[in-house]
Amino acid sequence: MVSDAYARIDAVVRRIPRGRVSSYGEIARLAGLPGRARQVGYALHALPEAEEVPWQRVVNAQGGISLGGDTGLGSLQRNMLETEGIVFNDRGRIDLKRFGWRPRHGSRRRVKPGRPSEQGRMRVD
DNA sequence: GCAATGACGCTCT
DNA sequence: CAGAGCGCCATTG
Repeated sequence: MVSDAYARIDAVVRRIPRGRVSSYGEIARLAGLPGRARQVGYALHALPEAEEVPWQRVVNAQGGISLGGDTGLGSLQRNMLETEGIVFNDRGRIDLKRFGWRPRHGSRRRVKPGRPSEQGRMRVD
């Protein structure tokens, strides 16, 4: 692997069960890279074809496919998702309320106690 | 090393 | 609900 971030992204994407989808931002967060959704896209783009990573289950936060049409990957992704049972709207978007993968609530967290960087951060609603 | 790019996300209009 | 604008930051030329 070229970088550790790719490995984490790869690991998270592999967790997505069949028939479910997740978003880049979600993947980034689960991978320990909050706010780096674009890097998730880059990572998947750089994935070798031989890898058995279900990259097709990763869509944007709106439940739509972001790929361009050049390589036809968009059509391929949609096709594969439909094969898995995913249903697209009339606008070509997935209802994340139904197919969005949500990790377990009590899932283990990657928060490390030795790093106060994330600690002093609170919302001031 | 700087500038442009991009499989994104959130907010405002 | 949809489109436009801005922020984000690793990768690439």
